[in-house]
Amino acid sequence: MNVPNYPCHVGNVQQAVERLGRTLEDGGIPRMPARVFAYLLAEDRDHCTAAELAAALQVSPAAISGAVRYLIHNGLIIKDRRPSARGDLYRLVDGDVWGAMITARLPQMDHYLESLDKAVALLEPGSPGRARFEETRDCFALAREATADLAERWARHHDAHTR
Amino acid sequence: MNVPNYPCHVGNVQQAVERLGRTLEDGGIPRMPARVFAYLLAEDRDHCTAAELAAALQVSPAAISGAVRYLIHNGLIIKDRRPSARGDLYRLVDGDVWGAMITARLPQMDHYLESLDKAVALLEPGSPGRARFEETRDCFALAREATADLAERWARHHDAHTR
DNA sequence: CGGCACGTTCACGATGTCATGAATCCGGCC
DNA sequence: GGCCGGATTCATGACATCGTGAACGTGCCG
Repeated sequence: MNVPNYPCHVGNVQQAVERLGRTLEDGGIPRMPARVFAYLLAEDRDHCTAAELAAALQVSPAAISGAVRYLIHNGLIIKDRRPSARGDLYRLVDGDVWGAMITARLPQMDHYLESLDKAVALLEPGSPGRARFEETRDCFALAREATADLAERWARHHDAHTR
Repeated sequence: MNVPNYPCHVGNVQQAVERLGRTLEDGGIPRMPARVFAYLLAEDRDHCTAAELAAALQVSPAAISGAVRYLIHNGLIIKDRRPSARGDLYRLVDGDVWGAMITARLPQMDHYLESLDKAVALLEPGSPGRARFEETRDCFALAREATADLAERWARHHDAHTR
């Protein structure tokens, strides 16, 4: 039913991976890490070798190397260096991946808030410009709170669904 | 007290603008539009010409042209083409800029959700991979809700402060 | 009506990012 | 101990992005 030699029949999995990959890209994650992460999410087996990832995503092993370094550094995946095996295994971090991702945003937003506070302090008190900057800072502060709320809500949702 | 010929004494305003500019950049807004927007926020006068922006931000008029096109297209600023004057005026959009910005994210997140639903549908029902994708979609759904809540909370905050 | 200032557009050049391919390194295996 | 598959690193090249400079178009002034 499908031409037997091109990425249309290789599996719905690929399509799903590319979909999530593009979404994560829009969220700021570089292309290749996003694809690797999406693939690990979609793959039924809970661990993959670098070679499997390279084959599945149609890229060179070098690209995988860079991508997994990014993902490990950001605490999204884990390298299981099992003894007595040629290939290292990569798998998703245990527990609540998305919760960790949300929580990781909080200190970042704190940094933004700190920077905006300094920016406000640089402006003439009482001036319209300063008022607008204060408004901006307040908005970011509220956004931070919203993110904290999301983290809590997601934690509850996650607990409820993982029993 | 400061060397009289370099961007350290030109004014605290510049520093504040660059600070907010970098923050907005991290939020996904391209560099130049971010700087222009930050400057319009910080500037006490409520409108600027393109030439003024170019001078203040130390860039060519061409760069300003591209930046304002981006900002106008995204509904953040307005071009006041006043009759009988050499220069067009740019100013912030009326009312609640940040509220508009937050609200603008909602349809975008709806798009993501829609895409993730399709991705889930592509995966084998009952498989671990599909379960993880469903979890992902649920997380995005909660994030969307959190954004909607933020929009509402900010609207209240904004109303309260602008009387 | 001629000049002029302002804004816009286009092609060029610089910059940074990213995936590739080749060389290197590390570890099991015969 | 010597191969060999797998993974990592580095330098090259492609690609996209972005700001500049020069040319064009436009609308006020003198």
